[in-house]
Amino acid sequence: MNDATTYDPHAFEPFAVTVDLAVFTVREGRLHVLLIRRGQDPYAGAWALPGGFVLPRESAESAARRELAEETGLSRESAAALHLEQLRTYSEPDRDPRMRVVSVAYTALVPGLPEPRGGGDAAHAQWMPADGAPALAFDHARIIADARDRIGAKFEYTCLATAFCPRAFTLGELQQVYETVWGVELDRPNFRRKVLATPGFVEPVEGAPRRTGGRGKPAALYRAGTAATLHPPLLRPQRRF
Amino acid sequence: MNDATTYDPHAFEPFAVTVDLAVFTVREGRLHVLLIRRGQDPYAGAWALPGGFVLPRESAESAARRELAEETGLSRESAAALHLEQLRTYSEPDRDPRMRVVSVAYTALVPGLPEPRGGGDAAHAQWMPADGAPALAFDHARIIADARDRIGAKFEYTCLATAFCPRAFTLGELQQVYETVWGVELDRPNFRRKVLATPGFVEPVEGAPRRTGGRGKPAALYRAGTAATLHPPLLRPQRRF
DNA sequence: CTTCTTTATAGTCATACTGACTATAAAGAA
DNA sequence: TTCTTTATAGTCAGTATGACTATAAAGAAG
Repeated sequence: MNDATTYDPHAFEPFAVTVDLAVFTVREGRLHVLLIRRGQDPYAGAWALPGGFVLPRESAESAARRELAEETGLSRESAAALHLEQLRTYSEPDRDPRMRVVSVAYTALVPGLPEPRGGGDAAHAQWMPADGAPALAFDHARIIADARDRIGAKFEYTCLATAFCPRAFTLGELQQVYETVWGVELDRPNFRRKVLATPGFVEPVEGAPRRTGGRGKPAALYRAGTAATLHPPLLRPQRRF
Repeated sequence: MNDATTYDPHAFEPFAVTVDLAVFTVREGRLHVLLIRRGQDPYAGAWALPGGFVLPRESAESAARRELAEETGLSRESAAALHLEQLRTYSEPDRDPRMRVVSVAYTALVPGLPEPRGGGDAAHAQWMPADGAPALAFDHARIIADARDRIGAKFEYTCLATAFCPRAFTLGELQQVYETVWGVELDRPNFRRKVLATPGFVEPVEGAPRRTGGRGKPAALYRAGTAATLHPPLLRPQRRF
């Protein structure tokens, strides 16, 4: 950046800067990602991550929130409250066949299923299973893979998993979130012991326990606690070899 | 990115895309960061991170390696071999007073002291203590702070600390790297036990032990092992409260 | 050439944490 | 009722960790 004064902003083919959003939810024990169907070339008809251009007076994070609201029909307030995390920036020269596009990718985790009602821009926002996903436009498959890696790693030492849960949830639901993201089964009593022993991870909610739709003993309800990190961490079972 | 075909690349004031490099080393028990002195406005005379513009046909990571070689006199081979990690991207609209600049920040850790011999571009590359550092240009103080947080966190669950050490090192030196980055003192026997018990963290080097410059019993030499991550992690001592 | 100081390295021991279980409770379903 | 399912309590052994103690091997001080 030191020689910027010698640089004429109009001299080169300019860079475009975009944001891409990898928004995840857990539905029916499977990880889903929010995708839109592209209307235009390139990759017309293909599925892609929501996203768009960063405007001249806007930060990448603001752009991410704006695009998310526009493309999924989320209210501005919801979009502003959402836990958004910058993932990384993708800058390979040919990642977009039309022009030089550098994209800042963000990740968000949302609870349950606020069924996206695509407003205007892309009325085709839809949750798709993150595993059996179709071919994606650009390098978006790579972005999703990177996001999943990051989320799985963060689950070990942060309270992030509660972002996938509704306001009040059972420990069984929280465990299912972990199992879905990590793709492993966890021992129920041990998971429970660990979560409850970690100060600030969850807090009990007063009021009647709820049933999980029917079967089994009703479970107690909890809400997310105030802690952000887990100490000591909740490590994935090691793949021994 | 879905509506890119409706976007005229020349219609707006274009974005410039730069890289900034936070390169760290440990010297005399203190964390140092590589800085250059700016020759031009804005912030003429101020210290700043090395970095520069991403060229039209180059990825951000390539740009980072190229700028590092240019501004520090590192050979291309050394720059190519360096452990570079993307930190995050800074995109606040007014972070550069001249124009819209989006910067992708990278972090690198280097061993010992390959005293930077600034070649051409910025002959003023210099190691500065990361703590008592002077005021920095742009948002570079923020970048350094973010990089330090990231490095400290990664030390807990990766073998990254060996990147600060020369090819062969003693466990005492490795421990000092941890202590410097974390800013805490560690118990020597416990540190040793943990490092040696973690498979792939370090490997013994045959040949004579070396003295650490004089005092004390000569220490055995080790080199970095093949593992990338630590299982279980090596956690910082908890600040109990 | 002792004695001191420094650093490396080998242990010990109690506690914390984890993985693998067993047992019991409370619901709906058969 | 009995079966199945889920929640929750508890046990027990193995591992990891924090706080130490002890010994070895160097240079420095006298």
